[in-house]
Amino acid sequence: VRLIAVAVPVPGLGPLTYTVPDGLTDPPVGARVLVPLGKRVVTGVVTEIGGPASEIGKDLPTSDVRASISAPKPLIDILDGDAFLPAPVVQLASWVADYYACGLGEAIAAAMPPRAWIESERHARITDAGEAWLLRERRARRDVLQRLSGGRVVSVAALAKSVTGVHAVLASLQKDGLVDLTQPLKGAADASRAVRVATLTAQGTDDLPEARLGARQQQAIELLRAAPDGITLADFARNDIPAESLERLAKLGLVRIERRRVERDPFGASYVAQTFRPADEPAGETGPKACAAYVLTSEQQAAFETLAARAANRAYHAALLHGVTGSGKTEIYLRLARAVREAGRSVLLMVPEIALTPAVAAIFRAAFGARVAIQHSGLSEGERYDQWQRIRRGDVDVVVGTRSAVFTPLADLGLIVVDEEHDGSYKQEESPRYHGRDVAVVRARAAGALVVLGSATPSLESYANAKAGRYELIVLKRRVLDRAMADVQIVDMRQEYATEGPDVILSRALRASLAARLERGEQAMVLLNRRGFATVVFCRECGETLECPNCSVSLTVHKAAHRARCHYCNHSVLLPKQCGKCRGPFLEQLGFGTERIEHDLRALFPQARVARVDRDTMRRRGAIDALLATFAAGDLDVLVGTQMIAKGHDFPRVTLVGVISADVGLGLADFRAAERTFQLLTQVAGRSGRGERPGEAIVQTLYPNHYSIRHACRQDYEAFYDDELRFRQGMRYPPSVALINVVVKARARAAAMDDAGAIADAMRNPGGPWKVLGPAPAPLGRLKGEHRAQIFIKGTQRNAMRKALLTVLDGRPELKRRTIVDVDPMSVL
DNA sequence: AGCACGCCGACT
DNA sequence: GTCGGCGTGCTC
Repeated sequence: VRLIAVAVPVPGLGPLTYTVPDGLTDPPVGARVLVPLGKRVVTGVVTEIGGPASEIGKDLPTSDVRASISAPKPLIDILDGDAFLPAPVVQLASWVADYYACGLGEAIAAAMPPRAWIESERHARITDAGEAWLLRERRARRDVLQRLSGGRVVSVAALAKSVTGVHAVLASLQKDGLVDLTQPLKGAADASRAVRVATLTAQGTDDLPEARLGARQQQAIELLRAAPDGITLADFARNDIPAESLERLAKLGLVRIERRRVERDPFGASYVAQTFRPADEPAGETGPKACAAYVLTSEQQAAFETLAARAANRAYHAALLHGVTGSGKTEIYLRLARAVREAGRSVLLMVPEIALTPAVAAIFRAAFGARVAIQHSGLSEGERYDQWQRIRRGDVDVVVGTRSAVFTPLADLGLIVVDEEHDGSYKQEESPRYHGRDVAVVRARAAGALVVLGSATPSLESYANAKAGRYELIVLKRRVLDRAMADVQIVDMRQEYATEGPDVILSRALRASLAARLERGEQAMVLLNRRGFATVVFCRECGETLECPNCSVSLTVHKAAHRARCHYCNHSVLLPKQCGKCRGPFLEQLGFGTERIEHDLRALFPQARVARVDRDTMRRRGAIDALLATFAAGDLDVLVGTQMIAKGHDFPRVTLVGVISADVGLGLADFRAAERTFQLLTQVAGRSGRGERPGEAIVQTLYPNHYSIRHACRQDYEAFYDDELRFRQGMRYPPSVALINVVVKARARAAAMDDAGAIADAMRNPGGPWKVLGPAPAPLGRLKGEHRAQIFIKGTQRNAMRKALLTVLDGRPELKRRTIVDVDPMSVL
């Protein structure tokens, strides 16, 4: 018997073994197969192939009892003759499943394009006997038969929503021959989009029986004469020529209508490319075309030459490119990409969030044209599917994408660039909880490629790796055109409160600077990393605060919506007029967010054109692009926003950046709080003064002496790294140790603590080369109605820690499904 | 995940 | 007495 290992879409489950039935040839690794799984038929991906002599069956049940009930089943069908996922991507996904302790199917799913999974859907239909017998039945059996009466085919899933326990009822009805159950597959193996295109036939070109044609039809012929490639019926419809006109012409033999496969082009409607200059390119140049003429600084040139030499070796090499904001990293990426492409290998450029950093994507698109594909979550399913297919076919040799693009099916990768490698969005906060940057390094190693991690504020992990010699460190100390860094002024808000009163939000210094900018017609950005109008609603009579019923946080006031909303589960209530507890009418709002800043700025500067960018105002797709384009064009004076405005774009007219509460986040019980604050402040200060005029930044804080704020204001990365590393070593946090965070969810607080405690105990006894901390209630002790407790496992041997943890969890299957395992967590909230 | 089994509280 | 809630187990 020939056996294969298959990854199936089941959380936490390893590969399953199936047999290949006689008459089918072995599918290759990476091919999709349809396999039976319990009562269902699902799509799986072949991860290993082997004959009876191979090791492949070693995970099969060994005990006689188990073997008798679950011998390998034969697969049902093979969907792809060739590998759907390239074998190296299957290997990479296997590594992810292992390292991040998730199911193989989850890791494989992360590498798959949308619409690639086909599953069976269970359908039920009443039989003639069922119709005849209906009235003699009672209760649930009658209810189900009644719903099926009339002969329509109904999906069991839909039925299950309105009838509980429908599965058992259907099974018994089927046994009695009253219903038929079928399992048709839903979805198609190929999710391409086809359009109908009309072209002229030879007859239509030459002899026209003009007299017999209507005006619309004649117009259609005219249009087609000018378009030898044809015109889609949708385009005709837009010009008021209905499809029927073309169909009639086709009947006359004048026009041919064919179905053509088309690509959904994510660049189609993008105006980003024309609007923005790349963040790292100097003002004065006008877009990607200028690249050829652009002369590298000596620093850039040296960095480029070093990296190009590494790429030419065609062997794994990792480099950390530490360049201050505005030092021209993008230009180096671009030239490296060009060199690697010319050497015949392909290039992957990873960016944190394309919606926020369109410039880098745009410059690559401009430089490499149709050989570039783009992959990110902002695309529609269809667009993503088509882009993925282009890459898989080899029509593309440069891919620009977000973290999931690390699994892109490019062949023969020669270069992976991870831009802004420190960015938290590279870490996926749901299973598989992988870090795109770290997976990129693993992929580069397997592919024999150069991987370049770029940042102005490298993560502690990457910088430590560079210092340890695992990555080559390349530094760009100077900005292009020798432009000065922004002048940063710290405002101590404790002093401001002492002289201006406790309600002050915008300091005197910031107000004065804003007024000066408005007078001079320059632009300003104001950053506060917190949404909403007020952070707390508080009763002055009884002290009660308005809290989320599902989560352990207070509700944030959103004034425009007249609601108070939870930022974790989105629960919201109308703003109350009186206290829910004592009925007192004296409700006070404390704290502030971006909505309040916008409100205050409008009041303070009524003539200024102010706009706000945060998740509340930018819900629509493309809204942020449009607003940032307006700002770039100079049609706004002040942009208020959360960290969404801190990244990517380059606005040369901005000469002032104000940071309202630089210490938001420092209060959080998260070991990365200082690092995140340093990164945000450095990035935002880098936003100011990117044009001809020098920039200024004003940073308001309650902790002017905190090292993350002090070093960010001086843009002194080295000093920050030293202080932060000392803190991490003292507290035994990454990168000085490996960390695994285990969160257990339960309905009751005590149950969560007990269950987490059981895991902690099992990890301590007999223990190993690691330390276990906890259990403790998670910082967000209650989230979406569930209580959460967590433990930390710290040590230097990540593999041993993970293996021991999985052994513990496998012994408690009922606990495992309520447990989140986060290896190398970004955030421990 | 999805499906089934099995065991306790509220209805005919 | 049955119905149906969800806690637990399993998927080659």
